[in-house]
Amino acid sequence: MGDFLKDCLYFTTNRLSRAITKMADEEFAPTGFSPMYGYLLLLVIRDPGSTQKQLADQLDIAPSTLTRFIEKLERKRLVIRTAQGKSVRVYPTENGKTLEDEIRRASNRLHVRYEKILGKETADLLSKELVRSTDQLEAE
Amino acid sequence: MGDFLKDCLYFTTNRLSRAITKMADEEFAPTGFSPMYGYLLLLVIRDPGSTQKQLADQLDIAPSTLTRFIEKLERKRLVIRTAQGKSVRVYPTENGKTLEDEIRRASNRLHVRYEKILGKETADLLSKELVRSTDQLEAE
DNA sequence: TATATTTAGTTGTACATACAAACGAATAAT
DNA sequence: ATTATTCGTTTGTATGTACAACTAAATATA
Repeated sequence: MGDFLKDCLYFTTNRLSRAITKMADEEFAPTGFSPMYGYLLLLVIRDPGSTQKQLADQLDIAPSTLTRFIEKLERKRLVIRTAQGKSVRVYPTENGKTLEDEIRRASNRLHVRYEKILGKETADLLSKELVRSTDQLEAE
Repeated sequence: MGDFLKDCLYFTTNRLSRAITKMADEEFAPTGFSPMYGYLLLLVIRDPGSTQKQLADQLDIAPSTLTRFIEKLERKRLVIRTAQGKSVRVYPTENGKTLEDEIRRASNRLHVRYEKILGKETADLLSKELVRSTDQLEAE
């Protein structure tokens, strides 16, 4: 029978997810929000005027989830929304832009930290493997 | 700069987690509960009398999370708890035991499904890689 | 033996995330 | 042109998960 947990991709993936999320939360703590919000803000800063659909696609999260994230960033005055037909375009505020550096630093700290443990090569390879597998699972 | 998302293990891991969790939820739907509850029940059936600490360690989740899971299984009359000093031992009920087969079938369906997409070899290797990396990150 | 520390579990609270249903705008079909 | 369909977004609701603070039991230390 073996250990049905360690053989199950559902379990092993979620286990890694919990570990790396914990680490990411710690490194992003100084920014005042969690990693997903950080990355979302970076996306908006890089491509001002993205629609919510585009953002949700890039982050690979459900539209409703993105709505919630954007709402929160808007409440904190880090982004603004403008309706455009059925779409909604999102732009960073000046306030939001000033956070870019701090978020990048948090992201760098996170990378350095896990690369030190796993090795840079291994970490890069693993990430690539995860992207490839997810792409396949989602194409299905 | 590259794509900061696909290079970030935090992001790529959580992305896979969302994909595989969705798949697992679908396959476990006929059992009436979600994959984690299924696996937890299998653990309890395999090792009746495990303490909550042992179960939380095996599932690699926070003790508080396990408390919540067990509470729910208990409300559904699938397990019972007996206090033993400061520990709590968990046993499956007869009701719980009858579910074992159905959970195993769900688990098998999940495995077959993702192995068909990724290839059995690749899937096994990936799972091993995830276990190894998580072990390293947690040893830290 | 009395006190301090560690350990297991619980409770309150919070957050990321999803799905389903609803809604309005855009596009296609008749 | 009217109707039907698709598409992007929002809202209600639910779940998995965690942390911090707490309680109670066990162990170690004084």
